[in-house]
Amino acid sequence: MTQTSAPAQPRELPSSWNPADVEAELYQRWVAAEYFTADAHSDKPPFSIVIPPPNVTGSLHIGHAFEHTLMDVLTRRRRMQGYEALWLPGMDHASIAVQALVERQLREEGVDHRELGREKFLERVWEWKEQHGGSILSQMRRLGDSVDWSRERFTMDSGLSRAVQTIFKKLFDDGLIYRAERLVNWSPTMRSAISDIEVEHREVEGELVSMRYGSGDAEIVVATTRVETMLGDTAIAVHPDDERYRHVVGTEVELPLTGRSIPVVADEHVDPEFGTGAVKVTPAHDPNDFEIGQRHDLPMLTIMDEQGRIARTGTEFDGMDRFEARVAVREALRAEGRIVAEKRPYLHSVGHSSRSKEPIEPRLSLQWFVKVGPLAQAAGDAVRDGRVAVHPPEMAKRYFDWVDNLHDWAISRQLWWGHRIPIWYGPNGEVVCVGPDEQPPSGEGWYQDEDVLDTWFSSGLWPFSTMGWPDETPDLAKFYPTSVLVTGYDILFFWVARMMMFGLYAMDGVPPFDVIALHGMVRDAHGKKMSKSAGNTVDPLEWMDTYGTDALRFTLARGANPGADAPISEEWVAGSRSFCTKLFNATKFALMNGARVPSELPARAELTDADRWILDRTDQLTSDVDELLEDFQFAKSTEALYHFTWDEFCDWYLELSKVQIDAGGDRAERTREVLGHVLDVLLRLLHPTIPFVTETLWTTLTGRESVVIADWPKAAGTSADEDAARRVEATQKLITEIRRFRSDQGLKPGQRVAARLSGLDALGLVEHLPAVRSLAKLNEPGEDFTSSASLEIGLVGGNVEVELDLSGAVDVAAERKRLEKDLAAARKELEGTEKKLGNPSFTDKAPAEVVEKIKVRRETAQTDIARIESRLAALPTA
RNA sequence: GGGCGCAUAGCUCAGCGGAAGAGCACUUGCCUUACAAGCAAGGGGUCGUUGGUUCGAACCCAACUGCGCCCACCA
Repeated sequence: MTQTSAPAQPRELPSSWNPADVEAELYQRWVAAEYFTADAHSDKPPFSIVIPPPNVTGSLHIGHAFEHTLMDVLTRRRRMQGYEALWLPGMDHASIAVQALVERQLREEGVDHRELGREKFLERVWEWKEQHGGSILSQMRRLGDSVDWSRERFTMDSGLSRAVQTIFKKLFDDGLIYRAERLVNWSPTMRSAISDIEVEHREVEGELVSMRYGSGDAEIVVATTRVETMLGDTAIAVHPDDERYRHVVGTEVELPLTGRSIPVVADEHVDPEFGTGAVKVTPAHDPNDFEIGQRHDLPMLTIMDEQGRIARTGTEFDGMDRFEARVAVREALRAEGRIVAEKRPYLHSVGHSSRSKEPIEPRLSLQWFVKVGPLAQAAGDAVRDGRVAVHPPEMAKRYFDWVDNLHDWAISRQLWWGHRIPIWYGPNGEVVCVGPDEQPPSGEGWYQDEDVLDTWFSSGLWPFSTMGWPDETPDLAKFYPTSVLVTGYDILFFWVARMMMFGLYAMDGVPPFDVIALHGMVRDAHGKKMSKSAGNTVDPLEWMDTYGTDALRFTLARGANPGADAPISEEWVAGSRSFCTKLFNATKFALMNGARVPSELPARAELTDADRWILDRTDQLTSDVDELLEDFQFAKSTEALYHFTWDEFCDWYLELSKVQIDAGGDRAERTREVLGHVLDVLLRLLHPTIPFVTETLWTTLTGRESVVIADWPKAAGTSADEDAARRVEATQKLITEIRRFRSDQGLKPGQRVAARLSGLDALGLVEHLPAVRSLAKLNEPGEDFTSSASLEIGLVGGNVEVELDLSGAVDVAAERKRLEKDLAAARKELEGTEKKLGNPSFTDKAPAEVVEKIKVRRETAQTDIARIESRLAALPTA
């Protein structure tokens, strides 16, 4: 048990913390040491996390940094806990956004990509991918996230396209994929169909034009916001019960400008209250009209080409852009005297493409669909019956609302970049779905479908395709279903629901994750959405350069309340850097004073109150952090670590330890061990959040290889020494009160004052006298001590009197002010407690322990008042 | 049009039935031998409004007001 008396060797730390100096080197060291590499044959428990395909269309987005930080906190902790942690990294190459970007690039070069041809175009995309995909990955690695990038998978040329083919074939064979002529959301600039969720509805100022169809008796007024679509009208619809129109149902009216006649039909869909109660029907260009058209077997006239130009109407408008035609048709109708009313501006909601931002045009076309009914049912049930937990649980409702009301999913896209639809058409109308290991039919007249699949079709396979599915790989056996999906609530519909549907379908009913942990969006300092147009976006790389990666990670983790948005600002990142610096300096101090990590903690009997208190607090912190992280409460666990480190460890224990170390001998040795132990635990707890600074400090403190592979701390679970805690808290209050008095009296913080303290005995605080003297800058009373001021501090169980030799006049006014403030507070407290206790229904009905607590508070208030009043009375009058 | 969420200190947010909290910002004094990216002390809130439930409400309920967000095929 005897410790060597030789002073511990101070180990080397840089003189100050400069993250930029060490981050890259540390990260390379971790990768080289293969700390992040999962070994699928080990017998450690699996922990797998689904990492979203990064958006390669830009640089590292703050949202990605956020998500990666949270995932990495979870993963690093699990790894320290002895799990075999696996991330599923990869790049999804089937992105509409990439196609759009390259198209734009080509346009800027004056090249129409359609003329370039498919092959050349794809070459350009690959080129682009290689440049930008690589740069975003290297940017992501700067976050220090513990991803095994050697498992990175690409979708276009490796396992994933087999996966896509496999699932497509399976769905096709099960009759869950069908081809149909339907009205789809069409993007004229992209010349492609887009899915419902890629449509954003926005209020716009349009026009509502009422016009007269027919002539004479058969005259009907209809209204529209899209006049040009009248060229494609094939009917007028009225409500079957509408008396006004009963006589015209079944007749035909003349459609202006076209020379065609169209029937009047009766349909329940029409709202007789709206407008004139008559509706023009354009089945090929409006979803409602499409349904009316189907019900009444109306012709479906497509009057626009794929770029949104009027076409094949045989009118003068052919070739005009849809917006141009809107005006031209309106004016032509006006010339015929058919415009009866115009409302402008007319505010209404119009669907816009979320990618290309222009108004979408409903367009009739032949597309492939997934019949989502049974898939969505299963996806909903998996959450409903608890096999998959949504966190926070409130968010589950949002998921159900969507999954339970899903339309069939249009999956074909008229783009070149993406997974081709594995369908071949034969010369005699054959339609063949080709599976992954099958040869596509060849020969005269056979050709593959030109379309590619929706991005989310392949992304939906992520949780298992990245593990090698459809092959039966060891990864799949071990890591599926994944432990947790960490993602934003904004992507619940796009991605999460798709992964659920496909996971359940492809993996024999086993859902793809155990937990869906949802986070919010990163907002700016005022809670506003970040957007390029608002100009409030931030560059995480810039912040990492200025403040360090740890500072960014800490800030992001600290803002992450489950499911809630996380505001972030540069100031807060600066604050996090301060925290890292503080931690660095605290460790530097400890090392300078010979802190070391003991193989075993000293016996409790050999420890001071302060030692026991900080050890108990450390234990409590450990279990708090554990509990919070299990619950994805990143903000709270980070906050707990912050306050422990700064307010308890640095502000109190380090200061108290100085006194103990000054005492020398065994006391000093024990203190060094406690310091070492607490720091060891604290650095390990902080490591998942701030890996770089903790690695630097921990390896220096312990001399061991890396905190990445250190054990996650376990709470000892021994009951805390409450008496020690009480005495430490009393000491803290004593010191704070003396400091307050000194501050009010205008004493310089560094000025030492002779003082005599009495009353410590009765409270068992004698042991703490040196600490009080040190922290409150009080000297021993000398022989010439004259008490010129005194204060009495009320503590639990008694008072302590402090007499000070100020060798000068006391600022009576300041002291009076201070005491009066305290008195007012105590009186208010007394009033409140007496009021409560005077209420019989309170004393009768409230729980006994609550009543007891109030009684104690009343007594404390009473003694405080008495004490302060006598103090005030004793003050010399001014 | 439907649904959901939020209103607490100047700002951003915790707290969600028994003494109003944090960070930043603010005031004052300090370059005290780990740290000025710091230390010490301090000021600041009828917890959106109005009712209700309760011995007790920031917290539960209702209505209202003001903001967000998501979904939606009303010409």
